[in-house]
Amino acid sequence: MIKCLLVEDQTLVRLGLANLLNLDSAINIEAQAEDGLQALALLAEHSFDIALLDMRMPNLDGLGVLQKMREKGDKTPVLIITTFEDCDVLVKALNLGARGYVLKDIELEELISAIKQVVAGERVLQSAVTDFLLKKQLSPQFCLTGKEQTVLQCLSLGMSNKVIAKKLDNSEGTIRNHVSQILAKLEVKDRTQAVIKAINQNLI
Amino acid sequence: MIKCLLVEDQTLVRLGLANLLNLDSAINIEAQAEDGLQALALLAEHSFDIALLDMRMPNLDGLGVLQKMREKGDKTPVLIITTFEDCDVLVKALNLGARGYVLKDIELEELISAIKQVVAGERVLQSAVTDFLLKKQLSPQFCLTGKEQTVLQCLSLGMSNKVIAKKLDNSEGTIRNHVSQILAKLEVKDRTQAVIKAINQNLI
DNA sequence: ACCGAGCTATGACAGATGTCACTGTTTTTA
DNA sequence: TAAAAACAGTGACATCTGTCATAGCTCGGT
Repeated sequence: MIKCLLVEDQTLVRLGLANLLNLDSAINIEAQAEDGLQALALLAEHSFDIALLDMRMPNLDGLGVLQKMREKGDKTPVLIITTFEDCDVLVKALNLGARGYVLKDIELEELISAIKQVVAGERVLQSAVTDFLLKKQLSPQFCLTGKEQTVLQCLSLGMSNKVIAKKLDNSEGTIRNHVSQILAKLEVKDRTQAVIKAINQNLI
Repeated sequence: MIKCLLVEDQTLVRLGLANLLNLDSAINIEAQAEDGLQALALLAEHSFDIALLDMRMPNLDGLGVLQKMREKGDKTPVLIITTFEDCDVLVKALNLGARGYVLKDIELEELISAIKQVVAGERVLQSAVTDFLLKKQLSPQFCLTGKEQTVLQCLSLGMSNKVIAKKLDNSEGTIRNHVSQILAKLEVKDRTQAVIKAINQNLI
C-alpha cells in the first residue's frame, strides 16, 4: 500500500482526486494539505511513500515546499501535478529533486501509473512536458539569460524602462537593449506582447 | 434523485468531482462532457435537472454553451463552477440565465447545497462573488464602456493603436483617446499595466 | 592565451504612445 | 425635451519605446 500525501489548495479538486486515487487498491491518500505550510508540517510529523504536490498554492508554493524539504534532508519522492507547462518551473523542480512532473489534464490511469513508477524509483515526465522542454532547449536562441529574465519579470509588473533601470541600477539604455533582446527572443513586437506571452507561458 | 450533467475539461478534476458528488444520495452525475460541444450534444439528447458548467474550456467555453442553450430554448438550470472571479463573465453568465455562479475553491457541502438550491429554483451566488460584483458596481467611474472594453480586449491581444484603429475602423487618434480613458479608469500608467490588470482581474 | 557569452554603456534615430483641449454627432436616460 | 453619456475626430505636444552600431569589461572553458 502506497502511503500518499496530497497537497492541493482547491478543496473540490483535492477531495475529488483523493477519492479517485483511493479507489486504486495499491494507493492510500493518508493525509491532505491545502497549502505548502500544512504540507511541510505533515511531512515533518509523518512519513510518506510519495508526496503529490500542486505548484500554485497560497502561503508556500510547490517549489517552496520542495526547497524546504531538501533543506531539511527530507527524501520523500515528489510528484508535481500542475496545470501549466512552465519550462522554468519544471527545470527548477527537477533540480530540487522532484521525481516527476505531470499536467493536470493527465488521464487517471496515467497518473496512477506515474505514482507507482515514482514510488518504484523511476523518473516520470509526461511526453507533453518533455516535448516542451526539448523544444525550448533545442532552440537556445529563445533562451533568456539571467538578466533578461529579471527584466522580463519587471516588464510583467508593468515597469517602464526608467523604473527598471533605477531598480536594477543600470542605465536606461542598457535596459532598452535588454528589452530589445527579449522581444527578439520571444518573437514579439513590443513589451505588451512580451508580457502577454510571459503570462500565458508562465515564463515569469 | 437530481440528474446532473458535469462539464469540465480536466479529466482528473471531472472524475474526482463526479465521484464526490455521487457520494451524495440525492445527486447523480448522469453524464460528463469535457468540452462545450460535447456538453451541447448531451443536452440535446438527454434531459437533466441541472448542468454544472466549467467556464474555461477548449472548443466552446461556458458562456458559449449557455448562449447556444438559450438559442435552442433549452431551459436546463445551469450552475457555473469556475476558478476565477470575473465580473464581466459573471454578468454575462447571469444575463444568459445562469442560475448560480460559484468558485472552485468552494467547500464540498456548499457546492452540494448550491446544486440543490438551483434545482429548487433558487439563485445561488457565493458571497465572494457578490462582494466582487458590488465592489465593481459601487464604483462606476471604473466601469468601462462597451467600446472601451472592446479596445481593452484588443490591447490584451497585444495590438498597437494603429492595428486597433484599422480593425475597428476608427482613426488612430480616436483609439488613442479610448486607450487614455481606459488607463484612467483602471488607474494605471500605460497599456502594458492595463493588460496586466485586465488579465489578473479577468476583465477580458 | 584566446574565444565566446553575458553584461554594461552610449548616441542617434524613427516611430509609438499618452495627454490635452476642443469639436461635433448619436444614443440614453431622467 | 433637455441633460448626460457614449462615440468619433483633429492637432499639437512631450515622452517613451525599440533599433542599431559600436565598444569596453569580465568570466568560464578549450
